Parts: sequence; structure tokens; C-alpha cells
Amino acid sequence: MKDIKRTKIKELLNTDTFNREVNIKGWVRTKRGNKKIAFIAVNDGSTIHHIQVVAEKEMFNEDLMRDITTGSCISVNGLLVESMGKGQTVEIQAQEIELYGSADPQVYPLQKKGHTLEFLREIAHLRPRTNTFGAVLRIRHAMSYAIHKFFNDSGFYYLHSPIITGSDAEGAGAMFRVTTLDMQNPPKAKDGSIDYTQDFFGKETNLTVSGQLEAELGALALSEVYTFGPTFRAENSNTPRHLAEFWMIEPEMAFYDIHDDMDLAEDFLQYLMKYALENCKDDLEFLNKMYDESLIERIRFIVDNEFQRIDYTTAIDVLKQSGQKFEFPVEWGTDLQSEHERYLVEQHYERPVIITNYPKSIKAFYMKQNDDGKTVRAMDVLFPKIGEIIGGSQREENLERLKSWVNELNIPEKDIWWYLDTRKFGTAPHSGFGLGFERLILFMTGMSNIRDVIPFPRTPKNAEF
RNA sequence: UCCUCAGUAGCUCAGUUGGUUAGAGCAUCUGACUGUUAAUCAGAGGGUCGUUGGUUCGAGUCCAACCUGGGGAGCCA
Repeated sequence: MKDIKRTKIKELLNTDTFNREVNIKGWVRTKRGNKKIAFIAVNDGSTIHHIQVVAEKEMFNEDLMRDITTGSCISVNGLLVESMGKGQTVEIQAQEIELYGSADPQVYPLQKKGHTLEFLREIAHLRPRTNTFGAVLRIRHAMSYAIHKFFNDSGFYYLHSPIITGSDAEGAGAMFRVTTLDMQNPPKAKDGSIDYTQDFFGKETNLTVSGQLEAELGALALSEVYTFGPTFRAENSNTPRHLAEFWMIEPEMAFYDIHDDMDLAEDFLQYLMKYALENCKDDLEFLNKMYDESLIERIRFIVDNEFQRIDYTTAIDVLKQSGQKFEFPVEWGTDLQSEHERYLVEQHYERPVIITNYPKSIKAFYMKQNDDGKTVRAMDVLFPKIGEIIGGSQREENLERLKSWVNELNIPEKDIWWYLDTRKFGTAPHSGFGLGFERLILFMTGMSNIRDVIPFPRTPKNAEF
């Protein structure tokens, strides 16, 4: 086969210089045609669109043509021409075709018809080859890049918080144990308990449930930092919104109060939405057409409209006066339920809502306490369809107040002495928040199950692939 | 974890008050067609009815347990 440098399909579909020899490589989506001519739709993942390869059958080996089936991988040399047919503007008049790998049609599970998302989950190793997952994965990439770009351009530093942690001080959820001990026969201490001093790290260790505490350490030196890494929760959560392994973005900023924090969260989300509209147009249009006809409109709405900011106490009043029947009662001091959040966002304000000043009793120990003694400077950003997308707060920078709350919760000071040290030495007002990356992608793609926005989902009873 | 719905051909589904040989569309295979767009047309092959146990003369259909999946809730991001 003639040695021609490969061009990506995305580039060829956007070109206007024709009648030149090109090479493309990719996977066959469909083959149509008759005895004389074959039309082969090829996709290489560079774009959601396929390029049409036209092959005069008499020019090619019969076995080769037979083996080019849905799912096979080919390399094609040919002339890039304007298409004679309708439905596409350019196509490749094939001169040489090499079959890299066939895909036996009797057993290849992807057909050229639609599949359910449930079925595709069972073949997650092959589903990136579908239009839907190509689109989702490209958007996922674009959002990752946009996140780094936003923070970099805003003067933030990317801080790598540890994945293995020796503390569970935040109590954000059940953790996955990390150990090299022999589980059949673990070493025992005198009192019969497992002797973790003999474990790899000499203490109990787990996978991280949050990089926030470490991010605070970074912020109190570099001023503005963010983390972006995997996070692990061993909760037995079986919902379309939870994963055991997910990715989280956690910016942490010195000298930011709760209002600066909210400003950043709003700017950040609007930036990402705008980035997607500008850079993922084809994929968004596909998803808009196939899954969610209001997807693009909804993203645009976020970009164009200010978020509603209200106090927790106001939210309770609004809910009480709504006249709505809720399954769970609305009471000051209790956390808002999904149904309450949905009412506020989707019916009452009809836009993203940021709720602040939550009761102390339902929030975490590191949040800054207000002078009323009852509330803390927490803020949750609630989005339509998916609920809480961001949770954050101004942090308690006063050592004594922080210590007293830590003691109330019986968290041993020896476990978080290093965290308390930041308040002891050169403490500073600071704030931060956490964004669940997959929840963002859920919103950006119109997918409705979080297992469809991560390549290989980890959920209770499932770690396949 | 709780509530609820579902599991029948490779995929999506139908299958009546329990009753002869379990059906359809798509996919696959064979044939037809000079440019197709999830091509079209004709024909063919394809089943341990999720698993185990029970009721019955007889179970895809009824009962129980379990497994797997969807939706809702809780926990949360």
C-alpha cells in the first residue's frame, strides 16, 4: 500500500481542497451498496461525523470486501472528492484498502441500529465506538481541559492532593481500606484488634473521599489552588447520580469570603457552559437531537442568567409558603430534600439557585460559623435536573472555634493536628468548594445516568473492565 | 439499604383465564439491484423463556427465594 500520511476525518470533512490523495484510518460503522459499488462509513473518533468511502468493487479483492463489516478497522488510500450523492459534501474514492482487523458480524455486539444505554453498559469496552459515547467522551475531555484553562487563566495552581489518606477526619462517607496485610491472617495486637502498625504505612489508610483539607494547606501558601482528581466513596448508593469512583474539582482560595466564593462558582460554571457551546457544537447537537431536545437551550440559559442567591432561612420560608405537598416536612434545621431543591430550582426561581447560611447542625466542622451561633457560611449551588452540583463554604479560620467544634464531634486532635496548625500559624480567611465532575457532565450531555458519562463506571457490585 | 417495575432469539419487544410445534421488527446469512444514507426487495437460519425450588395431568404464564438491570428514596458530589 502506498505510504500516505494519515489525515484525521475531522480535518477532511472541513476541507475545501479536493482531488488530492489522502489516507484515513478508522472503524467501519456501516457498509451499503450493491454488486458494483460499496459505500463505507468510517469513523476515527476525531468527530461525531463519518466519512464516506466509495469503493468500486471490481478494483478490490472479493474476500477483502466481504470482511469489511460493521466494527472492522481499515486504512484507506484514495482521492478526496466532492460527493456525487446527497447527505455528505465530501467522500473518498478508494484506491487501496487495508484491513487492520475484522469484526465477525455473527458475534460483534454493536449493530448499525440503536442500542439501549443499559445494553451498552454491559459492553463498556466497546461502547466508546458508538456515536453517543464518542460525543460524551469528547465533551468530557473538553470540560477537563476547560477546567484547567479556567483556573490557570485565573491564577490558580493545580495541587495534587493524595489519593491514599491516613485520615477520615472529614467524615464525608464510607471509605475503601488500603492495606497490604494478609486478609486471611492479619497480625493482631494484644487486645485482639488488627495491628495496623505492621501494615504498609504503619497505620490505617484509605482511599481519599475529598482533597479539600490538603487543598486548604495549599491555599494557605499559594493563595489560590485547585485539585482535580479521583475520589472514592464506599457508600452503598444505587442511584443514577452516584459512583464509587468519581472525579472532583476542589478550588480553595485564601482571602476569599463566602461572597467571593459564590462569585467564583458562578463564573466558573458559566465559563464551562460557554466553552462547551463554542467547542463541542457537533456533539451537543447530536445529543440534543437524540436524547434531550432542550439541552442546548438549557446550557445557554445558564450562561445568560444570573444565579439566584438566597439564605437557607429564606428557602425554608419559600417552601413553607409554596402550598406544595412534600413527602418530607419542611422544617428549619433539617437538610433540604431532593424534592425541596427541585421545587426551588425548577418551579419557584426557574434558574440555578445558591443557598447560603445553613444551620450549623447539618454542616461540616470546618465551615465558618456565623455570629448568630446557629448558622454557618456554607453555600450549595443547585442546578435544574441534577440538584446539588457544587457544595462549598467559607472555612473557619479561628483556631479556638474550629477546635471546639472538632471536640464536639469527638474528632481526635492528633488525627488532624496538621490541619489545625494552619490556623495556629498565619491563619487567613479562606473559602472553597467542590464540584462533582460527572454531575457536571451529566448536565452538559443530557445523559440521565451517571454511569453513562464516565468511561468505566465503578458502582456497588460492579468493577468490570 | 428501602420501595417499585422488569428479565422470552445477537438487540428491542409481543405472548390472552395455565393447554398442541413460543412469535414479530431489526441484526446475521443467501439471492436481487449502477450512487447508497440506520439503503431497499425476496428467502433462510437462529430459543436451557434470568437461576433454583415448589404447585399442577400440564408452567414462558401461578408461588417462594436468590441473581441481574431500570426508576424512585436515603447517603452524598
